[in-house]
Parts: sequence; structure tokens; C-alpha cells
Amino acid sequence: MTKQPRRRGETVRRAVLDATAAELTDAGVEHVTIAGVAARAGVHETSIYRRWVTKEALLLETAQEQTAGGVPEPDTGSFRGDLVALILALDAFVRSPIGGALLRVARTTSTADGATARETFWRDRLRSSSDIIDRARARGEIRPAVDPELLMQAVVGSVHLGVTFGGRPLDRARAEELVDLLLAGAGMPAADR
Amino acid sequence: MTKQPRRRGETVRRAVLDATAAELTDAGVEHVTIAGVAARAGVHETSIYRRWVTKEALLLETAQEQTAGGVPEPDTGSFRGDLVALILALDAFVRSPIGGALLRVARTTSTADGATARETFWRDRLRSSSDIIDRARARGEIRPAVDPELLMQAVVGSVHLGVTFGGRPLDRARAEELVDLLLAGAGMPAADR
DNA sequence: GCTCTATCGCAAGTCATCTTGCGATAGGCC
DNA sequence: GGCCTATCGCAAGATGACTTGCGATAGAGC
Repeated sequence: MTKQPRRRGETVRRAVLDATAAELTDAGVEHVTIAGVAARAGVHETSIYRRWVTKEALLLETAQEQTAGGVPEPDTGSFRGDLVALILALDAFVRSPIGGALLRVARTTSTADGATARETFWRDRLRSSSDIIDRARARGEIRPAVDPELLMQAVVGSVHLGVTFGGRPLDRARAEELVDLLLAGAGMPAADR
Repeated sequence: MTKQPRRRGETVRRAVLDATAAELTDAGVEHVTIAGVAARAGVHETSIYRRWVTKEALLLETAQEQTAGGVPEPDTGSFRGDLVALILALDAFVRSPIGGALLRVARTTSTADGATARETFWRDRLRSSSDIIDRARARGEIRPAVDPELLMQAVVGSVHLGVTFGGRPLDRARAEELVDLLLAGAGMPAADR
């Protein structure tokens, strides 16, 4: 039953989180060290180790905070336009230092801590995209039978995979091609179903 | 210009690679230590450090060797069946210790070494799936305009994302749902195009 | 069979993450 | 304003990745 004293703690927390974000964009994910963060934040290393279970946890929390409202929810007037915009924004974000850190940690972490965190992130992302789908459905642009979660899994998954293995960033033409494929499907138009 | 002496080297290499694979399946990715591998292989730590640039490189090479022919190329007679089988096999593989190590390293590594390795892996995966697409195209099951690489990016990406963020393994019903979505598309059947 | 070189074993050391025990202090509570 | 407790600073240490210099030896070439 902690009676929330915490003024001191909150100051440290903010300083460390800000310092981590700065180090992240300055040096990149793989060159961030606890010692460096501690020095920049004007805080002792031990204070960091005591507050965050592991380095990954610190990176995760930092990335999540920076992400809140990071990827915008486009509203272009058409489902196709929304998806293209979402894909381009997501691709750019995932290639940024913050986004890269988030993805890397989400994949790496195996602690319960990290598991819940990545579930939260994913849920947020789904919720933000559910608006896009709701509007599309209202406009009659998608088949009602389509599972929104599955569709978004395909959309976001394509982007993630492209970043993980592909290398080169998405340009608008490629993004449109991807969206058109997901909208029209790979199979033949009518028959055989 | 090394005149390939290497009998001694090859023995060590095999022992270390086998020991790494064993440790990987025994303890999981995050509990593999160089010291442990060295002990199991009956080799000094230094020999490992001298041969492999980094721990990730060792894991990568081990995973790649184990993967060769790891994910099968299904031939069920229909495109839909092939895709469902591929997705289920891929999901299982990516959740295995070896597959997990491969994915983790592919995402983590930022060295040129790792970059080429993951490109190779991805190219292999694409090539293996291109047969599926070729057969489907011959049967007239897919629209000719579809870019095979993009389609596979969506298929494989969905699986990867599901593993990274989702948590629970794919069952057959969910896999079929995903394939049907990719085949039929999310958009309305005819009009508005 | 002998030389000769690349590879292995060994020892000592660096660096970063993470732990633990202890004393100091900031700030909430009365 | 004084007590009291949670948090911070500090020091010392454990562990694992990775490096380096040196001596020993296996095995290829003659």
C-alpha cells in the first residue's frame, strides 16, 4: 500500500526517459548504454537499474511514450487513400530510431513485462485503424464479412516484413500497389468460389 | 590467398555449430552463452570468438544451416490449399527455437554480415513460394497482374506480425480465414473500380 | 620424415549489463 | 518544524561478450 510520495521519483523518471529518447535518436538503438543515459540525465546508474527491470524495458517505455500519437490516423475520404497514407506513415515510423527501437524490443523481449507492453501497443494500433475501417464500412467500401483485425494484420505485417527483410523504403507507387492487391485480392474476380 | 588447410578448422566448426543448435533448442535463444556452447562443443571460447565475429553471427549461421529445407514447399493441388499449408508451416517454424533465433537475429543484427544473411534468407523464401504461384497461375487461379513478391510479402508478413505481437499460434480455421481474405480481397466484389 | 604456417588453447584484461548492501536525504505527514 | 520512510547516491562485485598476446601443435607441402 504505497501512499504515492513520488515527487522525487517522477523527476528522475522524466529525466531518464527524455535522456533515453535523446540518446536513441543521437546514437541509434545499438549504441545506447545505461551509463550514457545516466550521465545525460544527471542520475546515477543504479537509479535506472532499480526502476527499470532491464535495458529493454527502459527502451520499450521510452519508445511507447514517444509513439503515443506518433503514427497519425489519416482521413482522406476513401478507404484506399486512408490505407495508402497509413502504410506510408507506418513505414516511415518503423524506420525511425524510435520506431526501430520499439520493433526491436518488441521482438527481443520475452519477459511478461515486454509481452503485455507489446500487446498494448498492438491493441492501440488496431483501435486507431478500426476508425478507418468503420468509415469504410459506412461508405460501403469493404465487404462486411471481412475481419478488421485480420485485414490490419496483413496491412501492417506487409510493412513490417518489408522493413525487416526488404531494406528499401516504400514509395507511393509501391504502397498503392500493395493496397490495391489487398482490396481486390489475388484470386480471380468472380467464378470458382 | 589461403591454400585451404582447414581439416582442423572444419572439425571445430561442425562441433560448435551442432553445439549451438543443441543449446538453442535446450535453453532457448536468450539463455545461450558462448561459454556454454564452448563447453558442449569441447572447444575453447577463444576459438569461437575468433571464427565468428559476434554471437549473433554464430546464431545466424546455425539457424540458417538448420533452416535449409526446414520449411517445406506444399503442393496440395490448389492455390488455397498451398497457401494454408505454407502459412501453418511458417507459423510453426517461426515459433520454434531455431526459427525464433533466426527472426530475432535478422531483426537485431545491423552489421553488413547480418544484412546479407537476411536478404539471402528472404530470397530463398520467395523462391520457394514462387513455385506455388507459378502453379496457381498455370491453373488460372490468380489474376495475372498480381505481383508475386507483394503477395508473399502480405502472406508472410501476416504470419510474422502475428507471432511478434499476437502471441497465440495460428489454427487452421484462422489460417483459412486469412488466405480467403487475401484471395478475395477486402473491397467490394465488382463495381466502383 | 621434416619444415612451416595456420589454427587452437590458455591467460589476462576490457567493457557493459545488472545486483546488493549501506548511508544520506528529500519530502509527505503530523 | 520534527519525525519517518521511500528513494537516491555510492561502492563493490558478479556475469557474460569480446579482445589480445603468446606458446603449442596439427597437418599440408616438399
